[in-house]
Amino acid sequence: MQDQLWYIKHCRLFERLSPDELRRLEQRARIRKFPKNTPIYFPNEAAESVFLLAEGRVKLCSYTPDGKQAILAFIEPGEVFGELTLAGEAQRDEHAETMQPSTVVLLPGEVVSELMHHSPALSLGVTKLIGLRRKRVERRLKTLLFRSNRERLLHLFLDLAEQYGETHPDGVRIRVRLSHLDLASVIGTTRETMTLLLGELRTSGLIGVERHRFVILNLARLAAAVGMPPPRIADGTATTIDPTQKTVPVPRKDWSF
Amino acid sequence: MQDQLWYIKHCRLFERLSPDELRRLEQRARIRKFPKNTPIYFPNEAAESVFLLAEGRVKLCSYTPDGKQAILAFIEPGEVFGELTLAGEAQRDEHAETMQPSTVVLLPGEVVSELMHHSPALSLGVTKLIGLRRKRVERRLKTLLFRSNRERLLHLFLDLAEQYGETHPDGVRIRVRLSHLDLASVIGTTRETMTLLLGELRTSGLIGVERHRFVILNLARLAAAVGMPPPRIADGTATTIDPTQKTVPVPRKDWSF
DNA sequence: TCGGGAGTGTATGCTCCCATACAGATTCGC
DNA sequence: GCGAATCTGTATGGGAGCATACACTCCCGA
Repeated sequence: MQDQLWYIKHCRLFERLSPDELRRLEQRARIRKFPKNTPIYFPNEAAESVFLLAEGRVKLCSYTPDGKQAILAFIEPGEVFGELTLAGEAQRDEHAETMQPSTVVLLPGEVVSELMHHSPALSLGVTKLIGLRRKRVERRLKTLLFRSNRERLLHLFLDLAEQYGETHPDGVRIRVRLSHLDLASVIGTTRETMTLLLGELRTSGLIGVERHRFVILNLARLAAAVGMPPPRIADGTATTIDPTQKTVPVPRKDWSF
Repeated sequence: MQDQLWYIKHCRLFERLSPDELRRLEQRARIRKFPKNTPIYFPNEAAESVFLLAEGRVKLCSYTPDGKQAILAFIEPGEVFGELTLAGEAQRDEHAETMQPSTVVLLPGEVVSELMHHSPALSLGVTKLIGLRRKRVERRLKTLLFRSNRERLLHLFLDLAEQYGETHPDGVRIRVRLSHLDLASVIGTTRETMTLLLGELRTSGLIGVERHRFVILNLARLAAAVGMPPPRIADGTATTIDPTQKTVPVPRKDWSF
């Protein structure tokens, strides 16, 4: 695969690197393909690399002793994951698994760290990335404590709209395909309860449900129901980075780190 | 107060700065005292400064619409907070409040950012700090999803032992004073349920309870009960930074960032 | 194309935990 | 030192949500 340079060059995080630095990074990079539903790394594994998702979809998750899956985050093409390596993390403490057949670029942590040492811009970019995600987790923590499953789900839809929302004739459509079980695994409830809750929201006209697809029919009302301001919809439609057509992916709200 | 230089110099995060850089930082720093139970900053406030807690204790928290308090973190002397300013955070999104009469050093974000630009070591230190705390929040998220209040509390005690534990004739003592309401606000339950749970743990011989003080009588058994390895006890006893006696505070596990 | 697995819809008893209420104990502020 | 506020302990009804069970649909892969 010769395209790994292309993927790296078009990642916002590495944009400010000089051609020379890019080449150094590219030389040490490796590209790998993973089938659907396949682990990329495990907890307690040495955190040696940083990952850049080129194609497909990945989830970061962990498992409870009785086998339930807690989803920490979804990763889309153009996004970096496993970046805590750069903050001195020695071992992973979550699972990374593909949800679709995926292509991943592996960047050795030491190489990126070395580049950060000489590039304040890259260094700041990494700090911002880690900080942005921390903020996201903290916000999620707040929306879980003391809240009923119904409220949790409403908050989740707000987050999904902000991160993956696109405009749609009926309202705001969530760009990613998610099963009831997926949603349940994000807010920490059971699949059955999720089905029930989704039924309620549909009946009350807040959302439209097709198989694996959700449309928020009235974002303002949904936001008001949990006392939050409605989020902005960034509306990045094309997300797949496709080197054959050499289009720059539309930057999304989080800058496609 | 002329001692702010002393506080800054003895904070692990700024240790690697040159005398000249330290002086520049010190010149722009301001020191403030806050009484007990007093807000330091609010959500939506402009995130202009980074804070260094010199004395006292601070909690970071947010409130649900019905007035319940969710505690995100406790801050001890020698620790930095509000550091997301350095990752480009524009506005706070949590409350910071004193739990004890406290002394705080305010460092303008722009000054620290400027220093980071020229000091890779400081830059890395900030990234590690933000990353460490992110890891902590993510771990907490995992221990909240799908778990009963009892399990949440056991996990909480493990965390407390790791962060604030000190050896004690009967086991591991939690160094900080916490009310039942405080604990409830961390795991997202009610004060009454917390009282009940603590009673159960005491009866089953896992913990010893005095007013506001907790001793874990059998850390290994407690850890085993939730399927975790028992944490290491770092045992940093003296935590107050007292410029009058000019002692370096004992470094704790998290390096007293 | 056909079979199996994954996803969805629905019902039911039961358990955990919340809301509410109240009383005694302790500590803090004045 | 005294009153008030906070903290702790306990009881009770009711409700949210879990575990379990089962039928049906849709999709994917062989």
